Amino acid sequence: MPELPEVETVKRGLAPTMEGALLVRAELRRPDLRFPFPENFAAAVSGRRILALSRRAKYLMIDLEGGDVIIAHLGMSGSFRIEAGAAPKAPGAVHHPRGKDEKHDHVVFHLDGEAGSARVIYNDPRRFGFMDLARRDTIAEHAFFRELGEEPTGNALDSAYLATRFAGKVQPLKAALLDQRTIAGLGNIYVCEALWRAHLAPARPAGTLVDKRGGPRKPLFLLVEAIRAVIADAIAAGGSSLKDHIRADGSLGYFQHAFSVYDREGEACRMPGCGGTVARIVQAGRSTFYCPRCQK
DNA sequence: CCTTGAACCTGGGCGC
DNA sequence: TGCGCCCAGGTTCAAG
Repeated sequence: MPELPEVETVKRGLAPTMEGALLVRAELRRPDLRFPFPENFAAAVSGRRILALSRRAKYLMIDLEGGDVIIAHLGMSGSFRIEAGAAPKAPGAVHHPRGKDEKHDHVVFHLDGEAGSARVIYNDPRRFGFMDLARRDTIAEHAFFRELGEEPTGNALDSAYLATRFAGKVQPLKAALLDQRTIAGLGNIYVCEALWRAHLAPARPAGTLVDKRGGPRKPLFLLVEAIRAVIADAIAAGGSSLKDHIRADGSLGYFQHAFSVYDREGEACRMPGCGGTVARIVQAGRSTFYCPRCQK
């Protein structure tokens, strides 16, 4: 679930606790998530100081002293939480999961920081998330990052760039915007929301937003603005909290209350003066929510 | 190159 | 209460 705004929110929530702290020990409670952890993962990161947290697309990066970087992807149901103080159990005690939630605590980072000891716990019921190790100086060539497109924040994403990506494409806009090689970080929710804001139908071929010379047509300008705005609004709201996802401090993001179309099938379109009804269709195996009346 | 569909995994919600 | 089915924020792979 976590799309770009949720990962950004997680990063901001974890940074005050993690940056500058000593990562005393990484505790792996199982050998894999979606993929096996690297062989040397726990040993390589334990005893290292944490320099900084950052984000690229939907990936969280934890830079360590010495040049190693932990790369974490939250998949569909991953979340981090912080617990203050040392681990409550005696060293060597067998772990006995109590609640159904605790049994999905797969990774525990034991920290020693300025504010004392703390644990940062990664929980992921569906285990679609994954972690890897990379070197900072070659991270751009890492398979996760090599083909990623532009971030939808800042100025790199503009209509000229999208025009080059969309030119000649018959692929539906929905699929084109989900392609991480074009825009890095958009997911199902924010693509639906951005298309609604731009009054564009999700099934419309991406190439129809490009003119004969390969330049952006007017709707493409609107789409760029819509993407930037929805991402900025969602980050400002602390992301969306659906089902599994919560912020690192345990509080809930509240952007889901601002959804205009996502998960609103059968409800009234919120576009002023539209009067349409939100519909749900399936594209490439995933739900798309949109208003057939005002999205063309 | 394109597209769709299945796979990965668990849990929540709903109809019966 | 329970069973079976569908659905879920993502990514990757195989197949047509």
